[in-house]
Amino acid sequence: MLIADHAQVANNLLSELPSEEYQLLLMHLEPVVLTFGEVLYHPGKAITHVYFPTDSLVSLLTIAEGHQALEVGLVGPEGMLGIPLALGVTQSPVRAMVLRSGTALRMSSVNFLQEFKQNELLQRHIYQYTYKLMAQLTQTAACNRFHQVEARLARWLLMTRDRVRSNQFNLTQELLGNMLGVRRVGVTKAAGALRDRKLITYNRGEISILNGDGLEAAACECYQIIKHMHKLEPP
Amino acid sequence: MLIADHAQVANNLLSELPSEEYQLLLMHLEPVVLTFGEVLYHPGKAITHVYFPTDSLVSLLTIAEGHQALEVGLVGPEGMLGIPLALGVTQSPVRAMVLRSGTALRMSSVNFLQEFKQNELLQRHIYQYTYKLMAQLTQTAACNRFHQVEARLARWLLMTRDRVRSNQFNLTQELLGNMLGVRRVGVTKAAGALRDRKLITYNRGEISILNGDGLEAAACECYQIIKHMHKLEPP
DNA sequence: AAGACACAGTGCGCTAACACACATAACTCA
DNA sequence: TGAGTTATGTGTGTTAGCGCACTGTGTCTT
Repeated sequence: MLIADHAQVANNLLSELPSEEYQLLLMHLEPVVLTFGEVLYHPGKAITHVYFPTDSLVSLLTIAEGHQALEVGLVGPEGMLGIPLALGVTQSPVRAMVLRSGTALRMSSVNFLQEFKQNELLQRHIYQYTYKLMAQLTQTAACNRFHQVEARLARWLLMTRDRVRSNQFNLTQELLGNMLGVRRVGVTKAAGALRDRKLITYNRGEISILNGDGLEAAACECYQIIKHMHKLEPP
Repeated sequence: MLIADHAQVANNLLSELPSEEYQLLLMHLEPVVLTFGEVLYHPGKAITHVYFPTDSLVSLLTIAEGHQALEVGLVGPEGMLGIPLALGVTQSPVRAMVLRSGTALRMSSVNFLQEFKQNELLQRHIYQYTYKLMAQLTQTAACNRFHQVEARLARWLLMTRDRVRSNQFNLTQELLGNMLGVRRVGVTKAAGALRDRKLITYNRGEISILNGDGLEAAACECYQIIKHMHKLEPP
């Protein structure tokens, strides 16, 4: 029964822990609902809580001088928010914004630091996730530099699908432009091309993937690379 | 006398340690000369040693599918190479290439892991540097996406100057193109513009900064942002 | 039913950077 | 001294994405 509960956690970082360890953590974990558009962290500001998404999706964004945003990372049930705490820093370098409403487990920074210090297994998992996040950052950097909007959009849709575990989700082209670091019109054009090829369909912010394989073919190889990385063998 | 020695280490991560701790580490640290062009890490391959540059400079590069490279980080005496080990991963996600010949202190991965596990202060420093490196990654990502070649080139030259602590260094435009993720010709044009404005001068791979202030004005604000970050207060 | 609003589509001129190709210029070494 | 190599400069045409401005078209509100 404990195990059943445990399986329902649906956050990988937590569900990989042995049941007893998880039970201990649970005392400080609080289930919360994250709603679309909510900003969990502001760049340069203190991190008050860490979050373990269970079925929500959060975007990590840098904001360039103007007010053009660019996504550098995407965090769903495979990860967590608040990595800087594990590195001994209390402020966030990025904006963290909720892209898809859903649930998460959260813990205050104070409690997290205390648990983290004592729980070696948790440390192992989180540090390894930190590595993956860094690798994702570098891959995204190259992708944003070299690949065309259409391929990046395809990659992004696939990554989102994998994390929300659904072929359908809500997002306006305006928002997508912020993720990809292009104008809304650029998204309109790229999305139109994908739609013409019957790979996706969309309507007023509701996007559906019609042909996942086709979309993979349209995406840059960054998609596969990031996907593989998340299957990294523990050392 | 120990303190004098200690000050000469000239790698910040090490020199910030108390003398006794440093002496302990020194037993496993081996001074090496890194020569220009040397590749310390290959993407996906095992990390055999960690390096603490003292007066050398190393570039972290991702390689996109074609064979276009892109720099995501720059490591000099303010940092170290081999961060993945601190995160429990033994392979490097990037290529690490020596940009400026010089000295470094190195340690085998095995020894490093052993020392690292026991030395809490070292952990603190290294994790904090990891944070800075992540922040640098995200900043670079946005910079590479939004800013023009000329501004990026100026930023790059300034960052290099700060790390090699000299206004003069060697690098061909071909190499610079790899750092910035543009063609060699793009560098020629941007560098020509900076030269016309008497901010720099160069000749067959030998670059000199003539007017640092002017160059700062020509650079994007990313330069200041990354510079500030490295003065981050310990938590 | 009428307006207000949010989302998506289109058109036009512009520019940074690209691809490709060729031209110097300097340095190296036989 | 001359041939090969490395580093840099130039030139032409192309293109992806930009800025800006305007047009549908559903949806929500009152």
